[in-house]
Amino acid sequence: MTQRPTELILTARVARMYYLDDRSKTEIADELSISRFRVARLLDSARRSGLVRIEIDAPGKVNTDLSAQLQTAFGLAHAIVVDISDEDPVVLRRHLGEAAADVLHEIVKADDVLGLAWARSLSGIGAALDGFVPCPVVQLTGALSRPDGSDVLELVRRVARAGGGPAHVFYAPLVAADATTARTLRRQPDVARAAAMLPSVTVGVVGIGAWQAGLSTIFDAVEHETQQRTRRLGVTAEISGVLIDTAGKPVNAPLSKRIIGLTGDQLAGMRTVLAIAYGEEKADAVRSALNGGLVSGLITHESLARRLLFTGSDGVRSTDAERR
Amino acid sequence: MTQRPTELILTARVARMYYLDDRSKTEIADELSISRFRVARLLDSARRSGLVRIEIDAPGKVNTDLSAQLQTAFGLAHAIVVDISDEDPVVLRRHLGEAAADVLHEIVKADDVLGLAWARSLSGIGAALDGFVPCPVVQLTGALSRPDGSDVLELVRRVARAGGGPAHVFYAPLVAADATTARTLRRQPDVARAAAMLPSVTVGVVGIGAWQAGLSTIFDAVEHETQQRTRRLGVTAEISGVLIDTAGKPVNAPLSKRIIGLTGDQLAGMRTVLAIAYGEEKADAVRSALNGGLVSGLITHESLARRLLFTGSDGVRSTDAERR
DNA sequence: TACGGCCGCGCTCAGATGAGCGCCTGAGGG
DNA sequence: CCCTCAGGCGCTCATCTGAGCGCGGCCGTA
Repeated sequence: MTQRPTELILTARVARMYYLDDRSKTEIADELSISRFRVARLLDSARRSGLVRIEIDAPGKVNTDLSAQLQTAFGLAHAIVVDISDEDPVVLRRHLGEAAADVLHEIVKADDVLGLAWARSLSGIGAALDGFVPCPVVQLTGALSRPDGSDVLELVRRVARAGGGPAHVFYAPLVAADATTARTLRRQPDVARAAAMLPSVTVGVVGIGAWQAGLSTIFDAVEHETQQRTRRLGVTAEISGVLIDTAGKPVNAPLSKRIIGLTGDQLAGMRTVLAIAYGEEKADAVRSALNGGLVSGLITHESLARRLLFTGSDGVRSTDAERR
Repeated sequence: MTQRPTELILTARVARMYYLDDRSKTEIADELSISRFRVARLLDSARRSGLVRIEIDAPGKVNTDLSAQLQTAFGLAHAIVVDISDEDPVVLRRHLGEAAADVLHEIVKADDVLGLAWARSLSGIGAALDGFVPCPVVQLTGALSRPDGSDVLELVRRVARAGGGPAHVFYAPLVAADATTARTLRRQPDVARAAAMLPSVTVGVVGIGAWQAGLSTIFDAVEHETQQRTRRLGVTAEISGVLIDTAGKPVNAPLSKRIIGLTGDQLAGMRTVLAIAYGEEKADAVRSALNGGLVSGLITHESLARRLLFTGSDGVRSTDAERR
């Protein structure tokens, strides 16, 4: 190539005409008085020699490559990997929330019924939802009092207000002291009304927790004894209160009866379930949830995405090579 | 686009499949269960939005863009613009020489007859000519003694030796004292033999000079009186001793009779005439030479190329915009 | 000198592609 | 409530493009 400057220049010229000016090979061939086959071969060599470099790069904060890989690997309808370091959880949650809002904006239509479960990352969702469609918004789980004061009721109301649709909220905790209390709570009119909406929810937004301390709102909310007993039943993760095993299948544990919120069946009935998950430590839990098929979309960050893609379920790092 | 992350990811995915994996649009459409028209539209938007960036860049020392533009603008068969600063003339000449060698390597076949005129830039040509074809090499012009000691005879011999073909050299100066002396010199057997070869030369390498002090070997070699008289005849440049006017047409000046070398007709008879030119000040001279049609290829450097392309013949800078 | 292999070239033809068109749907305004 | 308009979608058909093939020139070998 270095030894054939005239050919090099011709190749570059052809490449410019083809790639930058969008001319057809036939046209280029006619203009340069060479055969279209030669044009094709010159373009081939231009690609092979690196004369033509093609880069695909999203300018924004989404890692499109990892997103697409997640989508393929787990058969997801939606997968968003935000290109943000996980060092600052506040910033991370805000970006995850914005990404979720963008996805909702894109996929929720006026005839949908949107269900929201509690997830801290969703607290930032409101801002990005200007001009949202006026669809009903339903609270999927009971509330948990949090030090920062924001709660799922506020979230549901905020989203509903953004679109102008009705908000269906209820006042009940996520986990009741025992099954009897839970039953009583479920009979409250507001809780019953919201529960009646659940089967008609078409799009749900949920969080994923691992069955470990600090990685699950539910886990942290129950007594040590219950934590252990539930784990012995095979529970390794939970999807907004729906306890699941490593295969991602719902587990009917005694604890389930104490939880005020959606059931596995209701989750399965939704057209779209968007899960928001962050924290590398949750990798196995997230993998379980994805494999179980209850979740059709994932919104997460780079390091967790890489763990999901490049580490086997045994926790051993497999090929970390990027595609190709 | 920022508001449609799922679409963005799909677009990026499609772009990767199309541009990086070389899959057909139909194939991508089938795999992603979308129509091929959607694939086409996604690719369009990827191009328009800048998600896909295509760069064409020669890794070497040749500016392919300017080269191609020169080729188009002046209808040249060959145009090489070396991407070297013109600050150091020694480095510049070496690179021009190498580029010329590369071009010769590419275009000279065994049944060609190669003619070389004196040009300092050609002194570096020998090194790059390993494995040259064994074709005859003919000296086109008389010699000029130069302080650095290299001369056209040595050049011709070196190139001939590189290919293993015969060298046709002669001992005579480029400019004789008067027409009579020149006639006598031309009758020397070696000069006559070389001259007899001239009509069969198929590829010639020449230099271009401007009819000004310091910009032409011939100009500097003759008396002031002759310089002026020749200029008054319309001569503004010379192609290895062939005096031309601004239109690039040969001028029959008295001085022509004193020059031992090729004639305009002989130049016109060559299939390919490669001119080597450097120095921005020669821009007008080079433009004349190119417009005259005697030269079919140009080997030069960036700044001169830009002057040729982006400055009108009146010397006024016109649009300096790069293409597109 | 004759021969076989190699390489670059351009042909054929089936499959891929682009331009233009009409349909449908959804948003906005009377 | 209906009407209109814009935008997204996929169809058709003419054109473009890719894969494979055979030809002819070049080179090394016998």
